[in-house]
Amino acid sequence: MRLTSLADYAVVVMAAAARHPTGASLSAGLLAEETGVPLPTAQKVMGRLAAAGLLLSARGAGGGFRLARAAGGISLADIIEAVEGPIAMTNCIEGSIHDCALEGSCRVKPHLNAANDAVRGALQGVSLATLAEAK
Amino acid sequence: MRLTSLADYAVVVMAAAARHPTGASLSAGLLAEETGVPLPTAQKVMGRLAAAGLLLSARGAGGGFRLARAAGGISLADIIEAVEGPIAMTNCIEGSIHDCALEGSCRVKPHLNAANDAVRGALQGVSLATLAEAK
DNA sequence: GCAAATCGGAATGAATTGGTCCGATTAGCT
DNA sequence: AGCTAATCGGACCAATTCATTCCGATTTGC
Repeated sequence: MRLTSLADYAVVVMAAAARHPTGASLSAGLLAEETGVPLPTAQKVMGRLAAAGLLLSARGAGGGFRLARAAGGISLADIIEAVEGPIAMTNCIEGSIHDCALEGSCRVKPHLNAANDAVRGALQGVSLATLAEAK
Repeated sequence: MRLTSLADYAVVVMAAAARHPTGASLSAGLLAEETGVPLPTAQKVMGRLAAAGLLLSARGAGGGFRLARAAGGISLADIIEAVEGPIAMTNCIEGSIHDCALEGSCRVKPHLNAANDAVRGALQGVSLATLAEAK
C-alpha cells in the first residue's frame, strides 16, 4: 500500500511541469533543478511518462517535454499508472494474470474488486491542476 | 499501489475465520486447509495478525486463534496495516520518517496527504463482516 | 557538415519480500 | 506427576523487485 519512489517523483515533476506556461519546452535538467529530483532519476521518470502518453517528447537540441493534455485532464491515477503499471491491489484483479492458487475457490475476490474500485476512484478524483496549486 | 501477497493472504484467512462461530479455537492448519493458503505462510500471517491485536492466540495442544473483536469491528485497513505496516503512500506522510531530500521545498505534500486520507478512508469503509459474506 | 544538447534503453547494486524451518510452550492422557 | 502430542513464535535463506546510474542514439541549430 505504498507507491514506489519513482511514482512519487513523477508526481512532483508533473506538478512542476504544470506550473509552466502551456506548450513551453521543458528539459529534464530544468525540471530536475526546480524540484530537487536527481537528474538521472528525472530522466527515467519523464521517459516513462512520455511512453504512457502523458508527456510529449522532442529530441535533439532545443527539445524537451511538454504536457500532452491540459493539467485538468490528467489525474493522480494516470500518473501512478504511467510509472507503476495498472492500479490493482491483487493479482487476481488484473484481467490477464491468473497465477493465484486460490482462483476459483476464493470467496473474497468480489469484495476486493469493489475495494479496488473505491481506491482507484479516490485517486482519479485528484487532478494535476489541483496538485500544482500552491499549498 | 499493490498490496503484498502476505496482506492478500491475511484477508483471505481472516474472512475464513470470520465464518466460524465466535470464540471457536481455530488452528493455523485448519484455516490453511480451508483457504488453500500454504501452511507455513498461514502461520506467518496469523502470527502478525496476532501481534497486531486482531487475533488472540493460545499456545499448546488444543490452542489456536480466535478473532479479538467482532467481525464488524475489523476493517480492511486494519488487516492491511497489521501485515504491511502503516498505510502511507509516501515516506513524508508517515510522521516519524523524514528521509526525503525535497522536504521543506516540496509543494505537493499537502495534496498527497489528502489523497492518502481518501484511500485510507475507502479501505476503512470495508468491514470484515462484509468480506466474509458469500459472493 | 559539424557540434552541442537531449531523449532512450541497458546494466548494476541494494533492499524488501516471500517462503521455509526449527525451537519454545502448553494442554491432555497415561 | 511425567510424558506425549499439538500448536504458536521467532529466526533464517533464497528470490524478486526496486532504485539508481551510466552510456549510446537522435535531432536541431550554426
